[in-house]
Amino acid sequence: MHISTKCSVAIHCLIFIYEYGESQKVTSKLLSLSTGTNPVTIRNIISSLKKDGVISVKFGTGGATLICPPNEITIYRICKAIEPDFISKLIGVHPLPSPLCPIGTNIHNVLDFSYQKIRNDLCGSLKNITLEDIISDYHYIQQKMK
Amino acid sequence: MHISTKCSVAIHCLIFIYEYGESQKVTSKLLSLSTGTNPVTIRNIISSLKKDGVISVKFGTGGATLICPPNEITIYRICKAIEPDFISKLIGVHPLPSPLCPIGTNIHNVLDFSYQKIRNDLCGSLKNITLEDIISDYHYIQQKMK
DNA sequence: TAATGGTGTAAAATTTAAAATTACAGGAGG
DNA sequence: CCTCCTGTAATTTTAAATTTTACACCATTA
Repeated sequence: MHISTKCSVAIHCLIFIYEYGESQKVTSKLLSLSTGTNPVTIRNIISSLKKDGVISVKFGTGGATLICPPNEITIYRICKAIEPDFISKLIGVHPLPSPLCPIGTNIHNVLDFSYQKIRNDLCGSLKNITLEDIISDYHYIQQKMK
Repeated sequence: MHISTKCSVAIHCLIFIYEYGESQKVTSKLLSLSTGTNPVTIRNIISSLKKDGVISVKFGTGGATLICPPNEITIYRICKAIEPDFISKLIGVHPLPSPLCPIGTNIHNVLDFSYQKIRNDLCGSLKNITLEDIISDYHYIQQKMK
């Protein structure tokens, strides 16, 4: 498993909503076209972000808007919203070591020491980057393209 | 994708080889039983570690031994040996954003800024932990179990 | 007030990736 | 020369992720 491409789709959507959410109705169909991802997948992602208080979706008529300042939206938060236990899925351990072997018996506990460190580091790393940073990268690149 | 369970299998094997490689013939069958993983998968992992100079396997008759000090074997090195581009696979981006949308056009470049940071952090984190650390965790746990 | 365009989910089908299995050639040592 | 082991390739199986299909429900508007 990897940090699901759902995460990059979510970021894509959030940039889109940030840029266009005020001026036009950003629907799952529109986001689906922009990201190249199925509308249902988009709706699931949007739904998770909504539950997390990052965006709001107009009832009935549709359209998403940001309701949280971009500097409070970290990549960690996005991943967590979409897939609550992404971090434990990210670094997996073989499931069936032999209970008859002293190493097999203990390998899970042994690896937990190190893997927990790695997971913590990674969380820190993901918390260090916000949507604000990414939007600013986007504007920078857009500028350069002109 | 995630950090493959192959990595944890590899660590398991290396601990096993460290502990028993001198006193008995550690074959892929034995490792297969201890890890609960198919012998061919084990042989592939062992083969990668061999190419990386971490272990050596007796020709014809079989049996693996460590040929590298455990403090020089980082988790990063193990992952890299087993799957050379694991790091780029770990954090993926949706493959087909629309080229007709300014965000779709640039999303890959935009995310590269942030994702590269995350990848570098993760590599650092994985380089910080060596087989020596893990073996010492193993001995610690083994002691406690008595 | 019925038609339109949108959301939210569930369930099923498809696709893709990971792992296991099967198969076999080739070396070392008894 | 028989047995045990490695190294790899090819195939099959399994499991996970995505997409597709389906449909109930809400607002707006013609």
